Amino acid sequence: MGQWLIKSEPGSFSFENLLAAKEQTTVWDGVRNYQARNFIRDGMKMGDKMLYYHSSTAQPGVVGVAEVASEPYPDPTQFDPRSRYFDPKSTSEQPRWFAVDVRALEPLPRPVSLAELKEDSALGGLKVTQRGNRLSVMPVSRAEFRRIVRLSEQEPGGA
DNA sequence: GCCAACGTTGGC
DNA sequence: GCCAACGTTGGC
Repeated sequence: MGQWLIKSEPGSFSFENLLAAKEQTTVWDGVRNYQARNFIRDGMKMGDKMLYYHSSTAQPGVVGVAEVASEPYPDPTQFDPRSRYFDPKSTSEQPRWFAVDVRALEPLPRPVSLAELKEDSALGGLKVTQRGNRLSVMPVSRAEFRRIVRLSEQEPGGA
């Protein structure tokens, strides 16, 4: 089973929005970066766990756990001329962009802030804290995933 | 709002 | 294929 971190701006679609969605599930569409596309198309499997990260907000950090709730499939918005994600170069025979369904599982006991992710020595390899990283979807290791959940079960900055 | 970092585009 | 221009991301 794989583990992932996905970013969302809470002003657009927060973890709370996902929890409130029908069956706590939404289509994770609109990814328009090739590297992130490859992670979705070639890496994601139903049941993979995801850390839900809030970006572009006053308190950036990981706020919840979700799971991949479908196999990857062509992102429908690429075929919709009215969508902001419309891609005229994409065809149903050769779709360029992929989506998965994402289901919220649980909020973390408390958010784990970006500052904490940066400070934690066990998380030095985490892509989200690396300079200039702008991927909205990235893999995390099993150990990293567990560590972040573990941090959320502890007091901030605590043992 | 600012700005650094990065991906994409398009002229050549 | 190079590279400058441009748009976007995202922390601060």
